[in-house]
Amino acid sequence: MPSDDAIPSLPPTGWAVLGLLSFGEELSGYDLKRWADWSLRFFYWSPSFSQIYSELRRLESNGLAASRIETRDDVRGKRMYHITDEGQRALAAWTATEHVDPVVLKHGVMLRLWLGHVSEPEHLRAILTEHRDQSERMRVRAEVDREGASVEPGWAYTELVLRWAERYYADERDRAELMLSELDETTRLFQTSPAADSARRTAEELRQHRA
Amino acid sequence: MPSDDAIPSLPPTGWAVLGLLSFGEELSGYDLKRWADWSLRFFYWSPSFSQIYSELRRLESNGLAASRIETRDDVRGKRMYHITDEGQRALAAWTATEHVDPVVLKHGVMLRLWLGHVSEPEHLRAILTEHRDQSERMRVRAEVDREGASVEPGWAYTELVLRWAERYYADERDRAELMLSELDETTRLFQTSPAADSARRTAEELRQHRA
DNA sequence: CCAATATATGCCGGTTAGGCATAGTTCTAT
DNA sequence: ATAGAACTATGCCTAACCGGCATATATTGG
Repeated sequence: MPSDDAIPSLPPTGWAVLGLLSFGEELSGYDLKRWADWSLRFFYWSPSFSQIYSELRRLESNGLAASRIETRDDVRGKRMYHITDEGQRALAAWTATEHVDPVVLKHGVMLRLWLGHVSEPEHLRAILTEHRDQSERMRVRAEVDREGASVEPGWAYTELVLRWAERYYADERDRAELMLSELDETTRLFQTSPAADSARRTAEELRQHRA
Repeated sequence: MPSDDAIPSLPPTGWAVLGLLSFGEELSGYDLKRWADWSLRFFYWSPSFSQIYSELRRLESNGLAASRIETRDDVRGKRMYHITDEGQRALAAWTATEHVDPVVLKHGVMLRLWLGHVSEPEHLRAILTEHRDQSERMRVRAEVDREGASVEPGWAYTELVLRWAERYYADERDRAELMLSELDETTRLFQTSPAADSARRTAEELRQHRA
């Protein structure tokens, strides 16, 4: 099908996969997943294998990507994808649309903290400590990958975004640390609440029950 | 079915909805959505209406929540849900489990920036500016809601988490501002790349084409 | 040389979001 | 006073999406 001016309708993940291809290399589905874990993951989750493979099939059926089967020796082949001219155009058109969908944040750690009224304070502390350390590990990974990206001026925007990610995880780490310092005071305050008893009791009962 | 010690298997959203009920009030599905927009949203997306209603049905079928139909005047009724003792126990047991699922972040703004090599620099600047302002608006809302939560010591953990959210959106705003200051340098650097031409050309062509 | 790990792809079931439909209710502005 | 807008309240359907599982072959290290 020839290029028409309308931007094809794709889910965000579809654009992300096409974006991965837009750097110009010919990649297999497996390569794309690793690529995604390398860069995309720090700010846009990382699509699952199954998602990547099905998006690739859709991109190809829309003419935004094309593939060829690379056979080495004899039988075993892998499918290598590359972006088409139409794909480049579509991607540019998509990025030029004004609408940017809102940031999705699902923060399991904060969900647990928010349910502090049914938890043990020590457990909250443990979760937060773990999250702080995890954030620092992510920061370091972003830093390493950013340094990797800085060798090539064609990756200037990747480098920019990874610098952002480095700060993101540093901030995340610092907020966890700060929250740790506020936790005791919160627990104390909560226990002055008359309603605290019942919830507290339930958690206590559970512990007895499981022991 | 009677309480067994095993924690029932629920998706995170199910626990979040049960968590909303765990504050002790009797609420309709609609109330829950508003409640979620008021607190949950700042750190854990906000489940859609359909999701909330179907989770409520599941919670009830699992015995973790119960409902009664409130009729006013005559016919029109709404279903009011409350948490059961078993629900309280299950929630406490769930929060006490080690595993916390990883933070999900899907940052559409950074996705666009990452694709800077197919975009117009002015457009990137516009997106980023908008995001900075949006973050500040979210910060203010979190601040307002935190102040609302501070009146009741039973909401101490909600207040704690909303304080975190306030900082989160302030940090988000500041990172956007910082990135704005780095954008020109990145664009300049990118244009020194020999590969920049082709991508740039594609975007240019598109603009001509649409004009 | 065998085991472990990596490459490579796909299916399936369950979770989730978002749009749409519906219907009664309360508020608001002319 | 009343039309229309906005809010309350619930549910259905489609498409998106993840994670687990299954299945190969390929490479690497002990």
